[in-house]
Amino acid sequence: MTHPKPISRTRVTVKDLARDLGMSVSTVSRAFYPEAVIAADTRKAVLDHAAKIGYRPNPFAQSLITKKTKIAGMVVSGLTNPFYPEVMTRLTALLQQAGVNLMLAAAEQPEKIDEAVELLLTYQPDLMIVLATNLDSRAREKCEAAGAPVIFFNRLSADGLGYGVSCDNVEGGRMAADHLIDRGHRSLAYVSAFPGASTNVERQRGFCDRAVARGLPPPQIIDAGVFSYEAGYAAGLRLRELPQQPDGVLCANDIVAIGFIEALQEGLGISVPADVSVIGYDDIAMAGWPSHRLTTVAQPLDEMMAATVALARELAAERQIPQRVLRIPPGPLVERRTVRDRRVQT
Amino acid sequence: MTHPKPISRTRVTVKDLARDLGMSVSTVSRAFYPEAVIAADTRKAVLDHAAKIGYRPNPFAQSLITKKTKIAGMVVSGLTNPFYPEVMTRLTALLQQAGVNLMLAAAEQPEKIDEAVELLLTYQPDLMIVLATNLDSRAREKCEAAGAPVIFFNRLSADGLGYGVSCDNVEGGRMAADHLIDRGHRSLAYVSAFPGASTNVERQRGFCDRAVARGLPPPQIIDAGVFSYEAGYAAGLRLRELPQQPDGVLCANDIVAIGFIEALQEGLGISVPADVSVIGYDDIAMAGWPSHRLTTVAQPLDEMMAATVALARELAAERQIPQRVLRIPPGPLVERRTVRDRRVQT
DNA sequence: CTGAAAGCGCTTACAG
DNA sequence: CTGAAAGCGCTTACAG
Repeated sequence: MTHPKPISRTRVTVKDLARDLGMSVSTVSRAFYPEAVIAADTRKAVLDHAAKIGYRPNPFAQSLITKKTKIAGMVVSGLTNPFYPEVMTRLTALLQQAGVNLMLAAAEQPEKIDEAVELLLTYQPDLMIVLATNLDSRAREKCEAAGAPVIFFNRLSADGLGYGVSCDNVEGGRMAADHLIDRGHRSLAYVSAFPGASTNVERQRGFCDRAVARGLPPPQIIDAGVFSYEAGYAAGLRLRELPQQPDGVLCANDIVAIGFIEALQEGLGISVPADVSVIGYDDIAMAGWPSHRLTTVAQPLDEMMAATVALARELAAERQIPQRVLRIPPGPLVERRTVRDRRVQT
Repeated sequence: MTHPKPISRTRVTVKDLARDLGMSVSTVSRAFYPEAVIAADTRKAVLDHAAKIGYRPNPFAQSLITKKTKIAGMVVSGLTNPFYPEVMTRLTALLQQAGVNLMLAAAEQPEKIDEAVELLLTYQPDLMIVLATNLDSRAREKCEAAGAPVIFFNRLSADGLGYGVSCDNVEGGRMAADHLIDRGHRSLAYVSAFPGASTNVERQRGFCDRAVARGLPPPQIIDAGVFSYEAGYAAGLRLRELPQQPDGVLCANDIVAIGFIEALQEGLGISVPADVSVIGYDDIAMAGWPSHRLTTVAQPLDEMMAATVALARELAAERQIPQRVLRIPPGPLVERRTVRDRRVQT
């Protein structure tokens, strides 16, 4: 029945510092801003004492005045692709090192992401990072209206607006086509995932255009619908519906490829790579597991994350950004066991 | 060269509302607190107009006074277990629905998590939720000193302090032992993961104690070291080092079990379940995939998350919590294809 | 180079 | 039931 619990939330404030050091709070405050005019030894005294008594400026009070929060919003949904959890942790760690904290907006269904974003916006994030999902134009505009530019990571905005960091997926698609064609494949197919995802359409375009450019018939398309194991599996089960069985296929990403291959082997009794070669995209950890050993186009993750952090810092500092979308060349095509060399030996 | 960019961060404030409605800011403010004394129609007028002009109280200004932030810190690391990404998204979504936002503290190595937590603490979270990693006593105390009680999800605190929500892992271990013994297994083994993780030691204890209680020799232990596919795989490769080959094994969790099984089959040529039966723990999505079809003890995820949210709300409201650690009975043992019935047919 | 003052957007005693 | 005032912990013109 006795609710109130005495928690000692007695925070150390500028006043304490000022009192201890016999200075004004203005002076104390200035010590924490490198660009502020203040005597070097005064600053040192403040900083030293602050460290000693464990003082840290209250970011809420700060942002009430500066209008910057050092908060980045991270929008996620679904996460059926194991590619993202790693991105999340690493990006968070990197951004934290740069002094910006991440606040999450999550929803299981992409449709419900909007209200999560709305709630997050309340905290006036300096910017938003969108992962593994999309934000419709209205939501993006709301973010921007609230002073938070949005960065789309990996998957770009459907309407082409907002900032973006992405692998050159068209080139990645071409690499996959070349790899297959160079090894004697003559009948290609592409397993597409979410049609609204830039990653999907770009990979498809690079793959198909290159195939045609090199004299092959346009690759057949199998539509998996979304980026998930289950979707890849279901797509694999429908392989026989194709007018002609392909000998080489590129899947929209690794997790789709893994599901696709299993459906072929367990469901249809079609052997990979003996009967058909399969290439994935991302190079997630699982792709290297003995059970899969998937040949795949690697994503240049380190570069993509570094670019994102750099972009985030520019945006947070409200600098002008010359280029809205950063394209990183795809990582290497990692050869494992799911592609067979079909050239006739001479 | 022209840095300053005119962003219209013109937020709607209480003043705007007060002016529009011809009231004082005090009255306007009260409208947002259900327990405040204010005329019903006054409140309605405020709320209506607020909705119309899109006013939302500034949480920073609020928490400067109330000392509550509606922020929960979420501490993650590693994430080599696919169990956690789902927990993260769903927990975030649930908590957001309850009006609390999640701020992330992440580090790739568990050792580096401390400074991430420190930075997060700056934002005065109402509570902390620890996922997939541990917080040493010092870090936990720092959180509590900053007014943020910490909840350990799934894996409990090593020192037994802090709040916790967890499956009854001892019982889960027993269930696995019973399942194996009931089906004629006579030589058991346990593949352990991180020895500092409560999940690991509890599952091991339940499993081993039950085996002994039912008259079997104590299960042999294979130490995988951590909760990851790679660790499980490496452990599997060492099966032959055991004095006696077991016929039934429980792995610390699913991802370890999956790695373990693959090592047996691909590396050692030992068939699962023909030669040895394997049980996992968690029932992650992957456990149901055709390539694995892992028999496993399911975690009661829904209940665990609901309990966490309830606990978080109590804690955020600074109510007294009678029970520090909540134990949820384990989910059912899901039978798939990795356990064989070894009873002699009669 | 430093300090006194104003103010960010709120909430909460205190009067009335 | 409502309003004027004080204050949360800061930063930032403005004087000096």
